[in-house]
Amino acid sequence: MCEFVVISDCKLEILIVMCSVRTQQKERTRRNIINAALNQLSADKSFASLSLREVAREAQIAPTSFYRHFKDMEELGLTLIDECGLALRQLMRKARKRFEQGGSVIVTSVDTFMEFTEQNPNIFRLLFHERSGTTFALRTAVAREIQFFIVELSDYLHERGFSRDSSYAQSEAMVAIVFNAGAESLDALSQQRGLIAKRAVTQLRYIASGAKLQHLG
Amino acid sequence: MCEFVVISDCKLEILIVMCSVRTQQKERTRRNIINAALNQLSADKSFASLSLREVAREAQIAPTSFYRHFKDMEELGLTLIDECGLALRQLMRKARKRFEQGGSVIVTSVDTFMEFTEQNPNIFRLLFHERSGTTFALRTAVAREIQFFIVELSDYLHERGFSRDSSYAQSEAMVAIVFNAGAESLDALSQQRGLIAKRAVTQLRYIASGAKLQHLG
DNA sequence: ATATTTGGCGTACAAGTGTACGCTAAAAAG
DNA sequence: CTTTTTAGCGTACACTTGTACGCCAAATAT
Repeated sequence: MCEFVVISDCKLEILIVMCSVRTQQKERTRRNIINAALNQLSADKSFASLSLREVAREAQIAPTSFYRHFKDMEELGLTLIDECGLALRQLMRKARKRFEQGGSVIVTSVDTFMEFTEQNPNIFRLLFHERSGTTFALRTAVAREIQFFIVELSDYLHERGFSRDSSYAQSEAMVAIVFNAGAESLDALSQQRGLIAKRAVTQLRYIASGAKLQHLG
Repeated sequence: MCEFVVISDCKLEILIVMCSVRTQQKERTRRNIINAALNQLSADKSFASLSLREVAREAQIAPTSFYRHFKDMEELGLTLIDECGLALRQLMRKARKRFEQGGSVIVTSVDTFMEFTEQNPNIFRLLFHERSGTTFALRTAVAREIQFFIVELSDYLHERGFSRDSSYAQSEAMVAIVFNAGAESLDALSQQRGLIAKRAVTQLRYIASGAKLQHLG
């Protein structure tokens, strides 16, 4: 067992632990499991319909070895949601950079988001589906990820003079609409996607100008 | 086998068919199956996680008898969605009557909808969850039910001077927000439900006044 | 050098699944 | 009355699932 001998050696110790053959290998098959799970998600296969054995099979380990990494499928699910949430947040940071160098905030954000759902449909599906899933822990985890968006946007609006309540109401509505558009585009033909995005922009503009009218005169 | 002897006897014939002992009994167990399925839906059990055998057990029939009524679980699912959609549409007709005799359209609609989700959480869950489910046919069926709402509301707005595009964008956004609020309230404490409804009203007002500002001057 | 920890495997089991097949009794048709 | 139709049942089968248990070999600790 590894243990920390001296506090000042902390970083070194961690480094050693990370590089140890065992930990490295363990991390690798952990990733295999995660990737196997993500890989099996599709329009016809939700996380709830994955089985431990299927995942293990694709990860090239024995079913029972799964337990060396996750307590059960729920724990794997939480991990997946964390990862997907992170990916989504990174994306929105990218959007922020994009529109800070000019262009419409709304258009840029919608486009960025729609690009994401188009390129990572299964990740988006996971979040969207488990939001109304049958496992409380997963629902909560997804809600938390979405909350990140709402709060971030809400802060942005608050800085621009809206009250906290109004900022939150606007943000929540906007996020709901963007997610709705994303979901809609999943089953849509690629020709219709542009239309969906355009409509989402219109809808966000309604909210923005409606809120402005009511709260900033 | 029943058959129609003369065209003019059509209605009578149908009446006879409906009252025949067999058809009556068949209809009864069909309802048992449907009710059994609805009964098993809960926060922890989605339609996708129901099994044919479980449903049959609760409906008090042998597993194989299920096939006398539905080709498979998917067909049962479609039936459930039809029923739930119908219930929801009836509800909104009630809302219409309510606000035609005075009161805010938005507040009345939101309140009616939130009442519904509170009193029939499982019906709402079914629609909401299968909207992003793994069965294309079910997703489509739910989308169609939601479309009813959007189109109805859209017509209402079109009559009031908005262009077709603007009406549709507004309606879609409003429905998305109301559904979002409904979903949010499912896991919320009953104390928070009022707040959620109030926020939804605010959000709908933003859309309404934003659209008005941009399209009606 | 010796002892311990641990990631991974194979076996085994009980429980559940969908559904094919053939039978029966009662209702409907002739 | 006789024949046909059919809702429902019981049996049976081939799968799949989660997971308990014990073993092994290699990495790590002592």
